[in-house]
Amino acid sequence: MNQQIIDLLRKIADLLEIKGEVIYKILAYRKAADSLENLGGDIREAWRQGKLTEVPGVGKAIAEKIDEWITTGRLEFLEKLQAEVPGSLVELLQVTDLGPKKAALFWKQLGITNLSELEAAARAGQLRDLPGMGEKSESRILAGLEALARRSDRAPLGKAWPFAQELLAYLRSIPGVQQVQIGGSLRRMSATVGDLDIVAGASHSLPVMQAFTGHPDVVRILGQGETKSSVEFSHHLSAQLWVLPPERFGTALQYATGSKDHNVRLRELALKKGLSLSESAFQRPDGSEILCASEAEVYDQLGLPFIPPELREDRGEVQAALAGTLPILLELSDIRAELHAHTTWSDGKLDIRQLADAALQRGHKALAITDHSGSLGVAGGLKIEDLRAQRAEIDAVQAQLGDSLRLLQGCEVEIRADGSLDFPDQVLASLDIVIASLHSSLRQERQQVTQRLLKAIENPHVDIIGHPTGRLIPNREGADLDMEAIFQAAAQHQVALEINAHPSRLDLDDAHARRAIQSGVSLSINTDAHSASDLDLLFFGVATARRAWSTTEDVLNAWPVERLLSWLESRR
DNA sequence: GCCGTTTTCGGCCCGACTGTTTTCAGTCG
Repeated sequence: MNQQIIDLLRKIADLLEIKGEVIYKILAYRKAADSLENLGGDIREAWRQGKLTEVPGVGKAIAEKIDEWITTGRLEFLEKLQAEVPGSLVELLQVTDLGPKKAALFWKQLGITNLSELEAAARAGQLRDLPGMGEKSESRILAGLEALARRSDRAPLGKAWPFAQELLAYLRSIPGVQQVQIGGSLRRMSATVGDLDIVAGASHSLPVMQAFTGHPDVVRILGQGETKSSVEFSHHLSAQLWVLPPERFGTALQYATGSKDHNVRLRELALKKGLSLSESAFQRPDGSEILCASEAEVYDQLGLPFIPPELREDRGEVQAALAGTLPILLELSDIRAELHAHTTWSDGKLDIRQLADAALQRGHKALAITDHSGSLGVAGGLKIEDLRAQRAEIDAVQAQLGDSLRLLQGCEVEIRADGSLDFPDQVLASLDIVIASLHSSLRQERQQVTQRLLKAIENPHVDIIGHPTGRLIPNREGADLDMEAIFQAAAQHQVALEINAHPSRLDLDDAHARRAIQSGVSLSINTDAHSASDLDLLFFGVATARRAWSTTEDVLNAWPVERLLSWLESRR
């Protein structure tokens, strides 16, 4: 439902833009869509309470349209608009170098309304003779169409991150490069990344640009200039590089990190101080410049404390910075326990001792062994009778480890299709910690799947709900859950919700995690490790929690271990 | 279409790159 409304507003914006409507009306629809997306809550719920106009960027007109659409399933405004501008024209905007003006041109001059008609016209050489077009523009559009056809959408964080590290090392090795930093959505640690934005500080840009566009994995140079170049790599990731003099590195990095909306906020703030802010400098009305070599100087100039990149989504961080109420964000080093990990007792690769050693190496003070319960056959789930033998092994390893690491016997118990749990209550009661998770029947109706999860939350033996929505990036959307109901129940029963740190899950996502915190729910950031190296994925989970404005207080396994253990004991 | 510590009307962020142009329009981030 949320996504449908957001898509609806974006479609209106696109069509208005092709129609040639004043840009600010278009921006208003996009801003409202962004704002609703960042809400993290249920739009229908806000609508039911008559609070739509309290959402920033949603005023009377857009609220009425949302109301009409929810109430009737239709929107007269959009229908009228589509009578003027074919709805399928928005497809064209996905093509690189093709914006609303050209889409309108192709439609009005050649009657093109969709991608296949566009491709036919481009191949027939019909585009080059249009005003403002030429042979190069035509072939760029063809290239854009081909790129679209093989596009793998946004790259998951887990794929973009390691490649970016390699690229940074490559750029650092270029003579004359004084600083290099990743920016963009990757620095903000968004779950998926469109392309890589990189900023380098160097006195002479040309050699850096040549090295960048000459990288061995580059298959296509999309643009090349003195301060900015962009390329496409063989594995379909694109990257752009800004090169500025080191004394301008701060403004450039701030700019390239975004988000766009965050940058707009900063520029508004700069204007109020009589300054104009760009990627190269602050500028006074008389034209003189204020240079910033570091990003901290940019924020300082605006009278703001440094805002961590993960917060820069225009979700209230600038207002909070002005008010001095930015949260002290959780750090990776704050996590003291791994509470979700698998061993050879189910589908893990390591035995209990090996996993314990791996956890110790990473500085953990506690480790929960949480193998799958029996009904998850594919994962070799434990039978009830296995639990006693597993407990004996855990006790033996604990004796070897002494006080260095506290082991907990737990399990990841399956929430069955009817909402009952895989193990009976007296078995769950014998365990130190219980995670309940959905793995199957994720396609159930909203009402049914929500009830399933609520039933698990209400079970007094359940401590944590694992990867609550079951989403898999990029292929599977999560279950259609009433998240607000989940948050309320979790808060009431003091059940923690997991941020599963695996980059293909990141579940809860950032927006949901923030709503959870606001609802008084505790989080648990877990890697769901099946091997030693999986334990290092914690980093991505912490980043997601930081995007949710999470402090150590919000996260169970960032508490001192004694507090965590007594919390668990108090629930047994 | 939205919004208010210069405003309830008149604003709404800034610059680089490219291609088609004889100074600029379109697109992108």
